[in-house]
Amino acid sequence: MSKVTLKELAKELNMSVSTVSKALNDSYEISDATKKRVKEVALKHNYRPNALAKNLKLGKTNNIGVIISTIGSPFQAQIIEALHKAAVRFDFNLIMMQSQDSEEIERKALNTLINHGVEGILISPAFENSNVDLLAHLYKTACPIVLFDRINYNLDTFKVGVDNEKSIYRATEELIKIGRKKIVVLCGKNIGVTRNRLGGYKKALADYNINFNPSYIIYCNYNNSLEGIDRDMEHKLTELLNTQDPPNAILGTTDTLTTRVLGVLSKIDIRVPEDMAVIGFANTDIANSLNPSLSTIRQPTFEMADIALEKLMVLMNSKNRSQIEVQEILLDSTIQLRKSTDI
Amino acid sequence: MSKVTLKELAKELNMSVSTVSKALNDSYEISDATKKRVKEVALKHNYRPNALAKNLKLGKTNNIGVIISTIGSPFQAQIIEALHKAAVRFDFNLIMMQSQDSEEIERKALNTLINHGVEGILISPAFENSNVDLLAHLYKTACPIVLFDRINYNLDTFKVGVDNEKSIYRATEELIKIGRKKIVVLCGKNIGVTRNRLGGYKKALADYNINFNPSYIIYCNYNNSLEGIDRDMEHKLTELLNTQDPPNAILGTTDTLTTRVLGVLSKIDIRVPEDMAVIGFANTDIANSLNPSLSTIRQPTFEMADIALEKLMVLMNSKNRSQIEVQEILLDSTIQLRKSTDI
DNA sequence: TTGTAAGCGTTATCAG
DNA sequence: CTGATAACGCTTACAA
Repeated sequence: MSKVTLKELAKELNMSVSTVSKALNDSYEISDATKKRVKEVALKHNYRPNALAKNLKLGKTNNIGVIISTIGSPFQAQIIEALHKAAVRFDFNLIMMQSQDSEEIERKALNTLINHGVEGILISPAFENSNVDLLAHLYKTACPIVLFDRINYNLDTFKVGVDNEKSIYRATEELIKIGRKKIVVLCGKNIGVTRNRLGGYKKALADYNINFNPSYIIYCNYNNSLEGIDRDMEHKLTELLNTQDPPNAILGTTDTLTTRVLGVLSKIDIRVPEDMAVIGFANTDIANSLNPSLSTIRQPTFEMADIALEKLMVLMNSKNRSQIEVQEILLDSTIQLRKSTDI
Repeated sequence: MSKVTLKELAKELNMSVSTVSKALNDSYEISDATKKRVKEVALKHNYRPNALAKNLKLGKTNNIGVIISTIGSPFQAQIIEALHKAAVRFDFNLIMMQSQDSEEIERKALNTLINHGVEGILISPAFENSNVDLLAHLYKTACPIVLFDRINYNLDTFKVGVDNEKSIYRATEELIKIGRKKIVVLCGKNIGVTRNRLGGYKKALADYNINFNPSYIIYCNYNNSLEGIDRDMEHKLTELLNTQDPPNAILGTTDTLTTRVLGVLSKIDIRVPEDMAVIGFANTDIANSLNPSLSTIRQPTFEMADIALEKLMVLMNSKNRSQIEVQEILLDSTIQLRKSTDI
């Protein structure tokens, strides 16, 4: 906390607090001479206005809250980086919370944010409709909320995400075109976007007259450590490979699953792409250096963050939130084909 | 911002503001019956105390600031994740700033944090002694500061980092042991830790009676895009490979450089590890899936974050900061040998 | 051009 | 056990 206050400056200057305040804020009411004197003394004492008092007075905190599942994943870290840059541009601070995919932790995070007076919340929910009642209530009573990334959520506000159905459709199509029709899909459990992503997959299969095989959908347990996910994938993939209809392609629906599966396949001696083509959602910059280089569906993180924040600003700046027509904004992802699908 | 205030609750309850306040805070002075009534009404109106007013009154914000260069790199994202978890444990909020390795942006970030009343700052400086005067001044006048990761910095406070000299010594030793003595070191420009890391490298060479070749130290321009770094590395490596004394090993001193160089080498048709062994600092979980799998020096991000925050708390909780004996805490990294050094 | 005073929403002191 | 009042540091009518 800063030490020297307006009052103390005023005493030293033999002026009133209000004069000092106005001088520092360059009020038109104050003479240049006074302003100069005041500013010199303020500088000398390294005066810093107490943001708390100022915000209390003005009724605003300049804080916005972000809730995301984990910061430490490349995809989410990119979003946070972009959100932060955007927030700074708008002169807002970012208070960051991670839900760790838990509704309980998410609830606490929301309460913390509200208690600390954030003026808006950006959230990528723990899972589909997690804390939906609370969020709806906060939206009405506390502050505007914008959903990003995980937008399969029953709240009537701006949602900014990726057109998952389309993305996965195109990835599936890509696999089909290179002759791989037995396509396993790796899904995270409880992840709201899964449904859309699966939709695109099924649609592509249907359009190309390929039967949908439900056993090709693998739900990976996401609450464990990375090693746990690896073991889970290994177990389930091995099982599938021993059936009469072993798959010849894998589609990953999350960053983690997509990158981890390469290691798993290598461990169980499945060659990529010869035995198994692999493509998946991933935003890591080193897909290029993966073994083999990984074909990826890349989500536009920066664009997503920018738009999400911009829409939040729209809501925050409007007096009549209910009058604003909210939209669901779906961004296009880009597919980058590399060695893992090159047969 | 929340709407209903103590005053309004008091009016509805026909009590005084202070009674309501005390009741909500479970003061011993208030009867259970009153507490019950008050709490019911508060709940009904979804009363949330205004953190601003409370903090202003109590003179504390419960915010701590973190400054880091970029959030979007795996290593730094891991630190932020860990710091955040630790902060939540201590019931503090994290306000996050990124300096983007710029002294100017860092300065602004510091001012923003101070203006918003953070009670402590954790910083991994933009570069060696960036804003050192400002930081020293803030430490005296505003709030405690703890340095982490980039701790080669002239400020007398707690510093929590990795024993870089030792780490790089061991990595260099590893390369020497597999017969690779012409070792290029990839350094980031302006990165404070570089000096220590180079120290370990030179010491290992000396201990094994190998001549130090200054041209093997490559400084990569870090301000550019990833592609810029790639081009820079490609250019400088190609040059070196065409000399009479082409290198046969590479040591990366940062996450980015280490992972990117694999792509660069593949582009200029240098085989790893046959032509060039590679090892480097990297905390990404997918080193295992890299092409080839990458031998890495892993820094203990979680431990570092925990200790940094703990030390900050020590400073924050003490009335006599000058009396506390500060330490420089050096954590050990772990070396994980994989294919890129397996010859 | 400058000063006085009220008030933002709390908590704390002290009196009843 | 409850209430009136001051105070935190700042901004802003309004008064001088």
